[in-house]
Amino acid sequence: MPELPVIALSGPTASGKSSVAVRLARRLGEFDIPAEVVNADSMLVYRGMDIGTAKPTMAERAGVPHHLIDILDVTQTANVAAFQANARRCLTQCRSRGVLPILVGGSALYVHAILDEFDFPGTDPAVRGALEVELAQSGPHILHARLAGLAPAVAAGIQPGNGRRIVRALEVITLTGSYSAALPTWSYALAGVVQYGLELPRAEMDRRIEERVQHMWEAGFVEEVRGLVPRGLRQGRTASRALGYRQILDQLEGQCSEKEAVVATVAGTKRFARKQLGWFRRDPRIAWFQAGDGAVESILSDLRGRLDRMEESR
RNA sequence: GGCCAGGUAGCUCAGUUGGUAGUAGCGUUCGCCUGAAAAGUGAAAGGUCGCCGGUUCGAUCCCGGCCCUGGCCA
Repeated sequence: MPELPVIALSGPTASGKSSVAVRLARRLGEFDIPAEVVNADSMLVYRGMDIGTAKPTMAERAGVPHHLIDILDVTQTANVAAFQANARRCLTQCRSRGVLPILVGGSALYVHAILDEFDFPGTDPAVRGALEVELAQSGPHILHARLAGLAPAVAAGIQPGNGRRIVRALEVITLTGSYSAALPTWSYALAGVVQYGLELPRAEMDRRIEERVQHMWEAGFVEEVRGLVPRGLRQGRTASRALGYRQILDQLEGQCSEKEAVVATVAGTKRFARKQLGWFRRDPRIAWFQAGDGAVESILSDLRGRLDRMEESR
């Protein structure tokens, strides 16, 4: 059986990834290449977080199976290592069933970890917990100084104010004796990966974000969050930090007005989109296409060219 | 129309007892990122200090006039 490729579709939030992915899958189906969507988004994994994550509805999925959506409760902490394993398993299973997987997501670290050689040293809740207590009590600089004593080169590569990275580095050193502060280079861990990206002008991107956030509120975003509070949203370490959810939780606590929550969500989402872009643009393997109605056909024709070349070289 | 307060970075504001201003917050741009990543974190750029005149070696700061904004009074 010829090996099926894995398509990875990236792009900033509100670039229309989900919609392009579904339409691409359906077009591939017309060529007798069954395709399914595999989520690589850190927030679509949460059950009940629908409006604020712009999770594609059943209607929008249009019969195309979607994987790794709604797999966690809001109280559960998401993490890259587990997601990496999950997603790789899912991709493998799709291909062994003769299905072409389309990995869609805006969480750049997740995509990178899934596609590339990327190993995560282990973790230990006790070690981690103790370090986090210390961070909260003493601040990052004290811990950074200790790190500098243990591993000067590692400390030099981490900013003294970055408590999160310092804690993780100390944890890994405690567990394994060493730590590498540099991200791995681009090197696929899987065969047949083809990466596409959706881009659009900044002004257009900002406009779409404003519109989208407005629609979320009109669709009952506040009610969704209110309903998730009794299910433990506030206790969820990752889920409670999601864009919009965090701001609405503040609003429900009386820390800001509804209008301020909207404004903060728009601002946060714009910042997020810029960070995503920065990350994806650095990946030289992504073929970029203009977001919009033409994207599906452009990607499709590019993909057919690649598949033909794969056939010939076989 | 009178009185008061204000006009300083894209926005919100510090400040300068007269020597061309702030490690400011947010925004923007660029960067870092290994078990929270929609998270965390660093750097840079950016100002004819409302306009016109006066005093002064020198004015964003003092004086006069004007324009604009907000409030109070008529």
